[in-house]
This record gives sequence, C-alpha cells and structure tokens, in this order.
Amino acid sequence: MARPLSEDKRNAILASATEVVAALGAGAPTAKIASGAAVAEGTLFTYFATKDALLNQLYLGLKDELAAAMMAGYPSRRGLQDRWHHVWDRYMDWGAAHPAKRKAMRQLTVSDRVAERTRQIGGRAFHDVQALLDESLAAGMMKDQPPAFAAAVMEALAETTLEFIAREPKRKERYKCGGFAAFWGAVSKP
Amino acid sequence: MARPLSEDKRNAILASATEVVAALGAGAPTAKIASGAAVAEGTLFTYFATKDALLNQLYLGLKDELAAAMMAGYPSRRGLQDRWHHVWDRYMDWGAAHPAKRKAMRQLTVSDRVAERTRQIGGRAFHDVQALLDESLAAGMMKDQPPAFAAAVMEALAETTLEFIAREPKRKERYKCGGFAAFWGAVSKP
Amino acid sequence: MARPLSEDKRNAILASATEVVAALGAGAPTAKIASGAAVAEGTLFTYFATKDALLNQLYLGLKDELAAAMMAGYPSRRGLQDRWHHVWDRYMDWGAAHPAKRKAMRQLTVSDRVAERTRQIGGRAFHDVQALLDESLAAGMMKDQPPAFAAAVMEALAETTLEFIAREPKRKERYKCGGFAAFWGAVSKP
Amino acid sequence: MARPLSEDKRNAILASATEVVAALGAGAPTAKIASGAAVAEGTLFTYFATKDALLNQLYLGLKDELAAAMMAGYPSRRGLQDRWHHVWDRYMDWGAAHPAKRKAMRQLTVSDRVAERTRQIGGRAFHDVQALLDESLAAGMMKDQPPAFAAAVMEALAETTLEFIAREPKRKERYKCGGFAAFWGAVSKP
DNA sequence: TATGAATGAGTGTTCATTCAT
DNA sequence: CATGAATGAACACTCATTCAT
Repeated sequence: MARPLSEDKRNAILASATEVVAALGAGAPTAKIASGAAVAEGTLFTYFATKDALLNQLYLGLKDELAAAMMAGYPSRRGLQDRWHHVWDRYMDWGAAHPAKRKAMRQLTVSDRVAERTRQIGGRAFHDVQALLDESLAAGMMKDQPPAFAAAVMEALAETTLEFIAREPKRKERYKCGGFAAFWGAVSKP
Repeated sequence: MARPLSEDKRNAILASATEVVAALGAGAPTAKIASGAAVAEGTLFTYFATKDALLNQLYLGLKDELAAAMMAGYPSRRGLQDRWHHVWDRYMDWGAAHPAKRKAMRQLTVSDRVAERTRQIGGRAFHDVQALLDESLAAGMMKDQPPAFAAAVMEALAETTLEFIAREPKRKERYKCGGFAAFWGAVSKP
Repeated sequence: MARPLSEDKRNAILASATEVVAALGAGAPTAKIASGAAVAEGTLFTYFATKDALLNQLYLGLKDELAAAMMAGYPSRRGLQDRWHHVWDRYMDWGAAHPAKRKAMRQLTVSDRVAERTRQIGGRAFHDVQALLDESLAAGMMKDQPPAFAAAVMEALAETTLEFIAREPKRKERYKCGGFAAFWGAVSKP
Repeated sequence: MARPLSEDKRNAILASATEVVAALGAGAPTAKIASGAAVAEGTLFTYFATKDALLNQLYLGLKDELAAAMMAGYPSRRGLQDRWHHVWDRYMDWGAAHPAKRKAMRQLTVSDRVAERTRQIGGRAFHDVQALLDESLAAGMMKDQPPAFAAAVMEALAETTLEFIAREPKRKERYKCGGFAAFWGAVSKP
C-alpha cells in the first residue's frame, strides 16, 4: 500500500472537530476543522466522505468513549444505588475532564445532522447502563414509566450538573454530589 | 404619535420565526422567515436590525409567554408542593399546547446567537418562580445548592418530559404526572 | 415593486454565457459568466435558479433566434427547392453573423446538461421547417427515411459548412453555395 | 531493452478512458478512468503525463483504429463509387460495433482538450481516404470545394447516421444505406 | 415604510497532480 | 514501477444585509 490512511490524522481531524463543534456547533466549517487538524481541506474528505459522515462518526466516538468511561471499574456485585452512584460519578468525572468533548456531544445531540440511525447505534454502547436500568425498573424504580424516560431523566440531570461544573469547576464535588442526590430522588421509588 | 411600525407585521415575523426556527434551528434563513410572515426580505430588517436581534427578541418573547403561562392562576396561599405542582402543570400544558414555541425556545437556548445578556433578561420574567424557589430553598429544599441549580434541574426535567409528551401525546397525563414526581423527588429534601 | 428584475441584466448574463460557453464549453464557470456580464456572482442566481437552468434557457433562446432568422422573409409560395434554399441561406447568414452564438449552441447541443425536454421544446420553434420537411418527404425526398433523419442531415451539413465559413470568412459565399448543393444532393431524390 | 511499462496496463487505461469519456465526456475524472482500468490513481500518470496527454492519445488511437477499419479489404481496383461505398460501410460497421469508441471520439472531437496538432496528426491516418478523395475531386466531385470540406461532409453525415443507428439498431441497414445515398448525393457531381 | 434585487464572502465538495511509501 | 493519501485551487450555490425604487 502506498501510504496507509493515518490513524493519527483521522484522530487529529476528530479531535479538531471536537473542539470546533464544541465552540461553533454543528454548523462549524469543515475548513476550520481541517486547519485545526493541520490538514488540507481536501484531506478531511479522504477520511470522511461528507461533513455529515464526520459528524456522525464523531458522535459515535464520543458516545463510545463516554460509555466506556462510565463502566470502568463497574462494581457489578454491589447494590443498585452503589452501582448508580458509580455510573454517575464516572459520568461526572469524564465530563469534567473533557469539557470540549462533552460540549461537542451536546451540540451533536441537538443537531439534525446526526441521523436517527446513528443515535440508535450510539445507544448500543450503553447496554450495560441499560441493563442496570432494566434491573432498577423491575425493582420498582420510576413506577410506570418506560425505560427511555428514566434514561432521559438521567441524561438531562447529568448534563445540567456538568454545565454547572463547567462554569464553577471549584465546586465540582458539591455539584457532583448534589446532582446525584437529585437524580436518585427523581428516580428512586418513594 | 403612534408607532409607525405595524405591530401586526412584527408579530407575524416573530410567529414565522418561531415555526421556522423550530423546524430548522437558529441557522434558518431570514428569507424563509420573511416569506413565512408574508413580508418582504428587507422588511424583516426594518423590524429587527439584524438576525441576531430577531432571535434574541424571539427568545425573550417566548420566555415571557412561558413565564406568564406558568403563573396564571398561581395559588399563592397554598403549600409549597401545591404551588410547585401548579407551576409544573402549567409548564407542561403550555409546552404541549405550543410545540413549535417550545421547540424554537429549545433551539435558541442551545444557540450561541442568543447573548448571555439576553438570557439574564429572560430569567427576570421568572421572578415569581424565583421567589417560590428561594422560599423553598430556605425551607430546606436542595440542601446546599445555589438557586440557579435548582432552577436548571427543573428546566431540564420539564424539557425532558415535554419531549416525551411531544412524541407520545396520548400519554401526556402520565408523563406530566411522572415528570412531576421525578422533579419533586429530585428537589425536595430527603 | 422594489427594483424589477432587469431585462437588461438578464440579457447581459445570457450574452456573457454565450461568449463564455462558446469559448469554454458547458463547463464554463458561473463566476466567469457573471463577471462577463458585469454582475455579482450571486446575481446570476437571482435570474437563473441553477447553472443548468441558465444553460437550458440559453439553449432555448438561441434555438428560437435561429428559427426566427431562418424563417424571416420565407417565400411560402415558391417551390420546394427555393424554399429550402432560402432557409439554408438564412441559416448560413445567421451563423456567420453570430459565430459565438453558433458555437455556444453547438456546445450546448453536445452537453448533457441540456435536458431532453429542453431539446423537445427547442424543436418546436422549428415547426415551419418541420412543415417544409414533411411536405418535401411527401413529395418523395429522402425515400424511406424518417423526418428526423432528414432534419439531422441538414443540421449536420449546415454545421459543417458554418465551421468552414468561420475558419475562412472570405470564402463564405462559396461554402454557402457548395454547402447547399451538398445538402440538396443529399436530400433530393435521385 | 523492452519497454518497462506494461502495454497491458496502458491499454486498460485507454479502454477505461473510452468507456468513461463516452459516458461522461472529456470532463470525466481521472480517478474514475483509473479505477475502471483496475489501476491506482497515480499509475495513470506514469503512463500518461497529464490528463490532456491521455485524452490526446486516446483520440489518436481511436482515429487510427477507425481508419484501419475503413480500409480493411479496400477494393483498390473498383470504381470510385464502389470504393466510397466500401469505406462508408466499414465506417458504419465499426461505429455500430463499438458505440463507446464512437461516442468517446465524438466527445473528444468536440472538446478543446484535444489540441489542434493532435487533430492534424489524427488526420494522417486517413491518407488512404485522402487519396480516394483527391482522386474523386480530380474526377469532378464536389466542384470547387477544398478536400477538407468534402472530408468534413462525409464525417458529418457518417456521424449523423451512426447516431440514428445507435438509437435504432434494428434499422441499421436502412440507415446505413440511406446514409450512403445522402453522402453520395451530397458529394457526387450533378 | 415596504420592497426585493444586488452583493460577495463563505460553504461543502471535487479533482488533477504530486510524492512518500 | 505501483500505490493511494495529500493537496489546495476551483466550483456551484447560499445568505445576511444594503439600498435603489
């Protein structure tokens, strides 16, 4: 092979896209993404056929990364609350450690350039969280609501909490803790 | 002297902007907004100096309307939970009744074309909710968290709930009720 | 109305397109066409929705003009050969007088950006020639061939002749005459 | 020393170019030509310095092939009309048998990427036809016209006829015959 | 004041050609 | 020699804003 597609370059493009999309939204110019990756405008299109393809793959990559972060060191044998707490804390830590990734993910979640199908695939990465959710629901959590609703509630509260952490990093621990309390209150049975 | 600009036209532009922004996001072309208002492209700019001005004023208008809807028939003399329940229900009813307005508001909330200052001004419309919040916090709700955080938690849960109502209007009452339960659980002290 | 679409500007664009397409083919950049018309790049698109629309309308305009030129002063009462001679001479005169138009027409005829439908509509302008053709065929011309074939033969010979006239304008009369002789020989029955 | 470049690869590129240019015109991407030849994009440029070089050589190759086809089995001793008929029939047969080659040749003839000089060289392959032409002219054919004109008339009529054959292959023989009648009428003295 | 034509910078994408592997 | 990734100048088209009417 002549020159293999460089994993480095691909990553550089994704990294640049993360920054630029975080700052400018899904409308960010591909030219800016390319230059942020120190790559020619045309090169971007040898790694991603279209801007939409790039955006969708970025979304998927971020989702995967977040899912992996959330499940790292997952205490399978502990009780429900402990496991939720673990997941929540990992989410917070990841979001606080990677503000651009989190912001980019949010922009992409809101953008209509990420296809429905991509969102479905992205959801698969969270099968472990899904399992935890199903178990919790079976145990009486969030009486009478569909699992998707509980998941959305978690995501909304996590997102809100991370927004405050991003604004006041010094209060990270307090928000992290208060956020979990809110989540647990929202979701656990009375 | 009466205002020479037609209030009707201004409202038509805002109404059209609501629809178009709901559907296309903040990137919606001014030309489309103008044509939706049955007004010439240039006319839009005699009512709003720039597209950003239009977007910011639309944001403000929607916020005002929502705040008014939330406080209509506010039972000042009832207990905290009843008052919150009222506010929540009015929020849900307004959002369910005006899906385009809600969606436009969401798009604008996420867009960087709405200035920080606009968001602050928009917050003022909610002073009554703020008062309720302060009272609740003083009573021990959401231990140790700033009022803004509690407000954001409410908004996030309300938004999430409305999203589900929009998708499954038939389950409106169930989501409305379950959403409030989640909110109250998230926010009330243990 | 604010400022009506200027017929002058439209014509300037078509005229510029004629020159540029004649020189560069249907691949000519719209930017060059616009600048040749002393008009901003974007203005071209207020007069023609797409480049294809411009090209198709240009084709139609040229066809109409040629058809009109061919039928000017048509001697309806003369014999077949005289009428064909008239039509041939007017074709030659028009082509010799407007080399860019002729060349542009040729480029467009060959280009796949001119739609089949456009070609059909363009053909309608030649209904008088068509009638002459039908009459001639009925009189025994081009035994056993479809009208379209006879028309194509004429066009091919006319095009060839004009090519030579364009290269050697001084011999215009000789080519014009020899071209007609060839056409008449090709087409008249033995 | 044998040529280090593979004749096979060169031919594959030319064959692919024939197909692709026939379908897409001279603007066809070199990448598509290369992939049609099962050859890397860059390889194309070791066989042909530039796209123009490829196009010009393709033109020459097609012209040579056509000229050879036209003269195969040429009945040198027969009369003028028989010899013209032979040449005409071979042209038709070749064109009908190789529609892509014919179409590519047409696209190239019309394109400005084929240099004037290339066209001249291409003409040389037709020296036998040229000789036939000169002989015919000396015998009084096409009174007072230059040989090039007669040649062009033949080409134009042949091209037209082939176009109709391509559209209605079933009527091949009729067009072939009618086309020759037209040609002969156009060209023979009255 | 209302209109909509005019503007030109900006957009995503293509492509002939180069050159590292 | 063969490969195909890299390049950046084009390209067709969009759009917020201006301004002649």
